[in-house]
Amino acid sequence: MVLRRADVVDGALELLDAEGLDGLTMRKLGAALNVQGGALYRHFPSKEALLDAMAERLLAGVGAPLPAEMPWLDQCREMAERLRVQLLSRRDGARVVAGTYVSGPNTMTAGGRAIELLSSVGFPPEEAAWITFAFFYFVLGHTIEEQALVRLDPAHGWEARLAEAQPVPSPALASAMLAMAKADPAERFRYGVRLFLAGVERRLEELRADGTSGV
Amino acid sequence: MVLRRADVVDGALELLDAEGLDGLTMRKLGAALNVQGGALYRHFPSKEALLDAMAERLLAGVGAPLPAEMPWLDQCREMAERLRVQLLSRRDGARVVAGTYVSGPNTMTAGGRAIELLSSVGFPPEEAAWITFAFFYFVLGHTIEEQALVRLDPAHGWEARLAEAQPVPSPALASAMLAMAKADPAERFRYGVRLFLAGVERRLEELRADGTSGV
DNA sequence: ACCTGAACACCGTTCAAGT
DNA sequence: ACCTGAACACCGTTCAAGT
Repeated sequence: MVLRRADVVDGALELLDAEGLDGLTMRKLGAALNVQGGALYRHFPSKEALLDAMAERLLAGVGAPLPAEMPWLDQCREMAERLRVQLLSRRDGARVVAGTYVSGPNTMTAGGRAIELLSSVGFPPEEAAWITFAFFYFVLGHTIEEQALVRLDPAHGWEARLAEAQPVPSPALASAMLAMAKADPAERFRYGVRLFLAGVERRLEELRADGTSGV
Repeated sequence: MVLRRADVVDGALELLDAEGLDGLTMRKLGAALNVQGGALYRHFPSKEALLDAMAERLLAGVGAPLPAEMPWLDQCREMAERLRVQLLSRRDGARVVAGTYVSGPNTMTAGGRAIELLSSVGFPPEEAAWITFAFFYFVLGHTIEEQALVRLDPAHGWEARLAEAQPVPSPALASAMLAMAKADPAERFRYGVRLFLAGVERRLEELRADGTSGV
């Protein structure tokens, strides 16, 4: 029973769920696949390359075609939702993706889909790319924090840290941050997406106003 | 010449510049401070605690008072600028901060300042906190990528990865991503900030429209 | 109180040798 | 071609013992 590249990635994602990113080691992964740690270097030149492949796998489906009849802002929301779901699908998934860059087909397809979508409604391709990446940063940052908060001792989580804070925060600040810690992360995410897309919409109106006289 | 907590943080930030986050080890830091690696555990309970203190130090000044006569949107921009500058002030600074949570006075002051600013123009405190964090995620994601790109071989950087991409990206996508890689990161950052703040502004108008009849 | 020296339990990675 | 076994050069962390 030979070990294929894809089997290694499968096993690594399983182990990621079990141990977290910090506990994911080549030796443990080898053991999970009934192989010595060093044997994995027949399939990947380094642990980093394996993590890249894991990140690629995590982004599967994010760039899948969107319903053409859907309004473009909803299509943007849908892509954001998909990306978040995929990043959260594995423990520390967001951190895994954050450590890698461009490369694989899933990543390219997803990025391409977003740039294409924004271009189709009137953004110059370059600006579409800027928007796509800015948006990606928000989603990544949000999901990294989401996954970090899950691992904090729920009782001794954010409330305790706030209580220990120096200087003592104002009551208004304290209650704002507490409310934030208690809020549903999915709702907070959707709020951020809405905010960002409102800015995108406004920018498009601006572009169209400039364009009507110029073109 | 005793070693103080602050001296360890100073040395760690120096070493961070020299070695990067991955090269920052307790043994090397000890050597830089003319001490055994293990001795550092008299000052910090763990490497993680040291990294937290480094993150705290990096955020110094971000929450400093803003000119009262400055329009609030410019104050928001100014805080974003400050945060970016601080994160970029040390090699891998953004990644250091991304690995930590709340806690210290600089962090609290900065967060408090932003929430206070947004509250003062009419956002409910809780919503102000949501906006602050969403914005923080974008800045962090952007600066992490900025610092990662600096370290990529400039010649074999993004262009080469794009050329190797599977499936081959459309010419439009390829040129969009190439233009993006060549663009001034500071300009791209300001663009993202503007986009986000346009959304914030629109949301505030919405709130005020609701409020006039309700209150 | 602060540091040394040495150890413990790990890492990622390499490589001759096996099958 | 793929894997084993063992090694190399490291890690973070602990702790008796020194000063």
